[in-house]
Amino acid sequence: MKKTDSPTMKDVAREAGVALGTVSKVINNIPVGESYRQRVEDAIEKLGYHVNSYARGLKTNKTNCVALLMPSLRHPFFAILTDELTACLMKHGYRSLLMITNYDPEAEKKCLILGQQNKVDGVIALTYSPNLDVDGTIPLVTIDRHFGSSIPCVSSDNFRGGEMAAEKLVELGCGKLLFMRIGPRILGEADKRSAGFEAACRRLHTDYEQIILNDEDTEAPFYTFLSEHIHGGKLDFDGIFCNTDSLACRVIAFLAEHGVRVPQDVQIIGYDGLADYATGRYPCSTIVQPIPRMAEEAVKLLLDADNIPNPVNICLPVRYAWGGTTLEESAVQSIQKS
Amino acid sequence: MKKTDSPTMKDVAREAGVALGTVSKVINNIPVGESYRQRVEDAIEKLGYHVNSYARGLKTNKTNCVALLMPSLRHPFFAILTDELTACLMKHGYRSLLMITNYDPEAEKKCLILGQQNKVDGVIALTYSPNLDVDGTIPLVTIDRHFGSSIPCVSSDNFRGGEMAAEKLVELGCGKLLFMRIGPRILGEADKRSAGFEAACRRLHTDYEQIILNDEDTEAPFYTFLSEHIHGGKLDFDGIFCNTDSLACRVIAFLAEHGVRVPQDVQIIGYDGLADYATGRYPCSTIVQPIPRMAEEAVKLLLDADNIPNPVNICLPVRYAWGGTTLEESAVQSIQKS
DNA sequence: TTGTAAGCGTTATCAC
DNA sequence: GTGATAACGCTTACAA
Repeated sequence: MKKTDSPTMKDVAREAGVALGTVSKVINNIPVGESYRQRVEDAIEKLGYHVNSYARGLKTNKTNCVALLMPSLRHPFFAILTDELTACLMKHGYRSLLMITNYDPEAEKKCLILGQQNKVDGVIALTYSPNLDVDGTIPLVTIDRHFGSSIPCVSSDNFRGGEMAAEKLVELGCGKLLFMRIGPRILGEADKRSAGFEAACRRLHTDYEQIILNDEDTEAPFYTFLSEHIHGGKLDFDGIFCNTDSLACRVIAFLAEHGVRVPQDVQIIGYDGLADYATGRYPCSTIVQPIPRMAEEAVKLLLDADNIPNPVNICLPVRYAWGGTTLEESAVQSIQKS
Repeated sequence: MKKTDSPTMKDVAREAGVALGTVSKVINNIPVGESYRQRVEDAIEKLGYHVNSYARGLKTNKTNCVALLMPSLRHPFFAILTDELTACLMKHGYRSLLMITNYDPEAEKKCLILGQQNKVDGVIALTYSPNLDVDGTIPLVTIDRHFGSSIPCVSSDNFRGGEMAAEKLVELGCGKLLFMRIGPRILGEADKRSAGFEAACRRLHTDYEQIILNDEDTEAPFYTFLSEHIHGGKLDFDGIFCNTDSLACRVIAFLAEHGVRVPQDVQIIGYDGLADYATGRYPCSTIVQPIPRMAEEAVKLLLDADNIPNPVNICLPVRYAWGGTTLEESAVQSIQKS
């Protein structure tokens, strides 16, 4: 992997017949005599010169590089978030150093150190460490994980999302609800979905149950639970809220195999709002996270850190979207038609 | 976005009461007196020191950083490929600079320049430029796009994949095949899918048609074509090969809406082999690309560039996988059962 | 084996 | 407005 070494500012200066400082000024858009500027630009063109951002970074202590800590890109939520973050950073003149941690707290720590070595200007992290020890030496913004008041966090309005799901199910005629959750053991912002759901159920005087699992568990208990609540092809619940679309899909598949019809027998709402890449359709009725805005706010928070008085928690509004697993008016019609 | 500046080697040297060079040696694992090593390590620990890879890169002309040029992360193929590439690079001690080009040749050029400025040690690119002008100053490996003999390219065995699809359909009893393709106007490795499909059809004396569109077109002509070939709920073709799973999914949805049953009336095979993130199932019967191996080979090719005599095209074996849209024995049984 | 000093490609501070 | 020159933090001869 050899690199033929590229021309330096010195080469450009020699080629243009000017001093080093002049070249630097041209590059940094600092006023300089027009004839000089022209000569320098010609020389740059001729030699195919590019600034060495390492040398520059060394001098300026600014790298225009932000580390992105993601658990994985196999899940479309992370992939799309990373896509948006990178686009956003690029727009602001920053590049993304991508670090995949595979949900491993050790790897997260290592990546954070790598970021520090690399003198990134900041870190945007979606982590699974209970207590990522950030020494405060580098600006950090987290997503969906609140690390205490000193670190800003961006998330969708999970509480409201949970409320919306419950409200919607009740509005569509459900009277006996179920909340299903599987996720990391450590509690993140996403766990407010459950709290919001509960709050709404209480407020609406609606019966509900919750079944909660951790990532280390298998999902088997879910299916045992569901089986025990199916009697003669009828489920004891008429509305289910799953904490992710992904879980909702699996639950739907399970119910289909057991003769329970969705949405006729039971209506289901998920959370995430990730459209299928092929068809562009939501895999289920869902609470949609505003991923582009989340990316935007995270970047803004990171780059403006100096101007923001107190670290903030930014909680972005979600919306409900129909995805075929609930009985909206329009859906009812099309089902009746067929 | 302020960074309290971090300790330097000089600080460590002072703290440990040794010379600068000694600290450097400890860090680079160059033999040094045990007592010195200990003192230095203690000082590093105490100060929370990290090497500044910018300073190091400036000196060594090596950054341990590779640029990844991707069109997008919204498509799971790119997302998973990026995931694998990053993991692979990390394992070799390299970090990934992620650049998203949005399929825009201009952006691709700009990103390549950014990569050069950033003095990355190499670039792995999946591009849509007809002629990315790489000045050869930086090692480049492409994926799915062959830029001439001087640039190594990694791809799945698209030709063989096309053959396999045709062979499989014929083996499963199809006699009138259709190949559907939509993709970038410029021809890449992926277009060998069509050639392989044709070759196999000819060899097997099987009737086939092809319908080819470019990304700039809408897919409307596909559906017009299909409509014209549906007579009384029967399609004129009994086997379809789509150049991506994504297209296959849309075709399947269209056929379903028009009363053509898959796989009973027509069997369909796609290409990519991307399992659904929620259920882990293939969205259709498919030719599976070996994404992990593609990543691995691309990284190896890039890092070993010096030791590889001639730039090579690496063509990795694909495999067929059943995904519910073809009539395998086992599938036939389960359909008859129901 | 340890310490010293030059230099990597920039930027920034000065005299000019 | 222009051109030397000293840093930035590190590696690496080379001298001690």
